[in-house]
Amino acid sequence: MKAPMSTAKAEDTRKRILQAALGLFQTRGFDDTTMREIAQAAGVATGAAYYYFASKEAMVMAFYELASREMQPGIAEALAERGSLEEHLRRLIETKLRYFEPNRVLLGALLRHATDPRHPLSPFSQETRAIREADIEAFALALTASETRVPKDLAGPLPRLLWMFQLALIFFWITDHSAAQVRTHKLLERSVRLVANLIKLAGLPLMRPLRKTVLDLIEIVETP
Amino acid sequence: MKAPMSTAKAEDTRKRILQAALGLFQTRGFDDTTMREIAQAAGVATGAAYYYFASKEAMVMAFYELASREMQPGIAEALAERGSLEEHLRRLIETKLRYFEPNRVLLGALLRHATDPRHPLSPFSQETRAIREADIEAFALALTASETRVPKDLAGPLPRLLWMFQLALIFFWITDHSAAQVRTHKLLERSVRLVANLIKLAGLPLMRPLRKTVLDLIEIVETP
DNA sequence: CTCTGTATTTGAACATGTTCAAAACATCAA
DNA sequence: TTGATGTTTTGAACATGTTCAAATACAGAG
Repeated sequence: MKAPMSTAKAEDTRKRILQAALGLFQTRGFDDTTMREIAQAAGVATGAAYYYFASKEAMVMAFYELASREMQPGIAEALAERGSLEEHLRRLIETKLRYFEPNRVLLGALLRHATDPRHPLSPFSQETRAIREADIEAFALALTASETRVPKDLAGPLPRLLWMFQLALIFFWITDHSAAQVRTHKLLERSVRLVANLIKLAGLPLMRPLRKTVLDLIEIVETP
Repeated sequence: MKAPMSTAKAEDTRKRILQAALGLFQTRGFDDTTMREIAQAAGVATGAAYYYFASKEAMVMAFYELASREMQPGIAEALAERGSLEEHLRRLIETKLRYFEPNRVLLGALLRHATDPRHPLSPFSQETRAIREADIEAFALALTASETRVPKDLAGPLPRLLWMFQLALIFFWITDHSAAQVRTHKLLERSVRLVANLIKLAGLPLMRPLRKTVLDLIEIVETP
């Protein structure tokens, strides 16, 4: 039931509701914010929220979509400079974390359903496909921008693999309670270096059997 | 609010409630089963369920604990025979899947909160620690039983790593809609072989730098 | 047996995400 | 302006997980 937002006024109402929701989520947390509070803060009736958003969680999704769109220029910029794959990956992921930073904890509410690909809000769902593919494209760009030599057979799945690597990092980040999430940033730095090195290694003739094995596994996982 | 179950009658009531719940979960699914239905099926008032179980999900947890205890002999048996690490791992994980099979989908309800280590039902939570450690112990046993040569520095974290590998497989299994979950079994077979081979490779002198790097990452992740 | 305190059980009340029928509003053709 | 038609808004009603004060059952002391 995506809202049609034909008129400017409707669009405005939608924005007001979303803004009220995000504000409350940030100050009181996702779970402790009620739909009635959101509606009241936006100056509308409870039901209005459901005219524009399918559910409470869909509001977090709307935030995610918004943020994803907004950070596109930042990402393009991060990938524009020359540099190694390691640098590109680190800049790409750091850019994302920076954008999400004010709503770090909130993201956890979204990723609750990560493990169920049937759930509309799962990062693996049909519904989030468009945004996911755009995301993966950024990693493909990081590869070409850094002029990394990638074995032919690995080139196809690699962007998606990097995206999943990033997703894992984001998971860690969300529940990282260290000050300023230093643990995540340390992990990011080291793991990105490892990943970049592994990709280089993967091209060695010696590595061919291992690479084939891994690709075999990937195919099992990705073939529906 | 763990129930004290001092008397045999209370114990019986608890059992009846749990049985009613699991029966309904299996036929109607977790989400479509209401607490009122469960209470009614158990011949008890709605509130009684909460006297014995902290929440609806805690019932799934109770099932998990029960199953874990019941499968101990089966696991011991699977690890008793001689065999390679690959064989031991495969048997160990297959044994678990077999035990969980009738409630495969139900497990999904438990693992919903996997990504939040603060949630009591997360496999990483304080509350599930005892059962998790016992689980990990089984993998330590698989290593010793197969007389696998493991580098000193890897020996400590390895059982936990294998446990996480298994957890990932279980996740895949839960949402595997292929007939009889053939995809999971294929994946299990191949990935276990890969893992066993990687452990062998990890001991080579050539691999020392890579191993150190990985151990470094693990330490960042595991140090709270 | 009766009394007393504890364990168990009850069912109504509560909180909150969600649905829905009706009302209010907007647009535009005649 | 008026009526028709579609869009937006309302607020009560609903479903369901959970809490809680009160009622009941029960074990053991005297």
